[in-house]
Amino acid sequence: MTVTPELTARSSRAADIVTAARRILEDEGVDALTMRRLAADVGIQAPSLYKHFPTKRAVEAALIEQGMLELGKALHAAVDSRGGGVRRLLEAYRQAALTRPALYRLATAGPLPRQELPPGLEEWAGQPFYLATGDPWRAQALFSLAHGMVILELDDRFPDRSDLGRTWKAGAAAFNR
Amino acid sequence: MTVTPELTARSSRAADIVTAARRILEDEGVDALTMRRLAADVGIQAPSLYKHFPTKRAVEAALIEQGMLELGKALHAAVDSRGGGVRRLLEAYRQAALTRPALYRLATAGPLPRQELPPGLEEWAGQPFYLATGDPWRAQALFSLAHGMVILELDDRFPDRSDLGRTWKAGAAAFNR
DNA sequence: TAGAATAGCGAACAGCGTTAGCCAGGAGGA
DNA sequence: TCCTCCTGGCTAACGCTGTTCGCTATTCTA
Repeated sequence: MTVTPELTARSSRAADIVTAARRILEDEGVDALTMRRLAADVGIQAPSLYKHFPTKRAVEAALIEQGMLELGKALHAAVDSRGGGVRRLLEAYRQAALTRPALYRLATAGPLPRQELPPGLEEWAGQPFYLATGDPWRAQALFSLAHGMVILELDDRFPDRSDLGRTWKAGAAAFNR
Repeated sequence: MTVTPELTARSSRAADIVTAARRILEDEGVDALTMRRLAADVGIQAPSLYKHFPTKRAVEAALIEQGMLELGKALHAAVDSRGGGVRRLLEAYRQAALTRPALYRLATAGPLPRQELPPGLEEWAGQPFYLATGDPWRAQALFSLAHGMVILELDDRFPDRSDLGRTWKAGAAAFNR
């Protein structure tokens, strides 16, 4: 049993930057998150951001860390509240992702900057899938299903947006032994 | 039973551009596909591309069309060659995606420019999932599983890259009634 | 043969991430 | 008290991106 990871400690200025970045990301989407815009929200000039973060990617890594931590907490809560429950786990996954779509996409789409993330965070966030299936390969497959459904929903790839609840139910049913 | 869609007809110059774009995309990845680079490969200047395509997105839409058509063909072939076969379908999906990773990602990640795509193409490409499951919701869930596994594999999100075959088997097993 | 459409071109614009060089203020030590 | 060094700002600028503008040469049509 791994212990809940903690957020990386940062100087107050750096913390301000991450907070502002998150607000921009969630309120206006990933395209709005530019270094100049971020700097303006903090009240400085863009080049000054580089006194606190080496690259834009490093700022994003801080956001990814937040996203994975929060998603992981939601999943652990769903599974801890009395074992198994594939259905429960999927519901928690979907809800956590859809309430912060831009953050979810940033944290799960594209390659991970693993070096800039706290070690163990990724594994800890994925653990609930193992707890719900009891098998590492079924766990990975279930995670794939969850991510696939969420990302396709976020990207509006399903023909009828109306009945996605039934799609999720069908997915959960497939993984109920 | 829908009929196989055909590629949108284009002027020879436009076809040259799409061909060059595809070569750049597959050989050097999505970041290498810039309008200046594309123009250079065709032997013209970047602004001249806009005599043939209104935006870069339109060039990408032409590539997406190719990607969906080829993926669809592979899936239909896997299902037609004697019914059902969730396992067969997933294997065909994985292989088609991994042999053209950049094209697959372009065609399936992010929102679709549906207006610039031939009507019916998307539905036709997804049909094999219905043929393999016999149920629209199970079909969508199975598609989600396939896409999730592929995109996570492409993005190197799984801890152990070694045994992904077992993950795919576990996924197929879950959907074998 | 005149006119229009086509498809090239170079110059330029705004926005992006990022680098370089400069400078004010504060902290620590002699 | 003075000197030095570090921190965190600043402006200017670079190279890149997609894209627009205005011009021109060729080709097709009436």
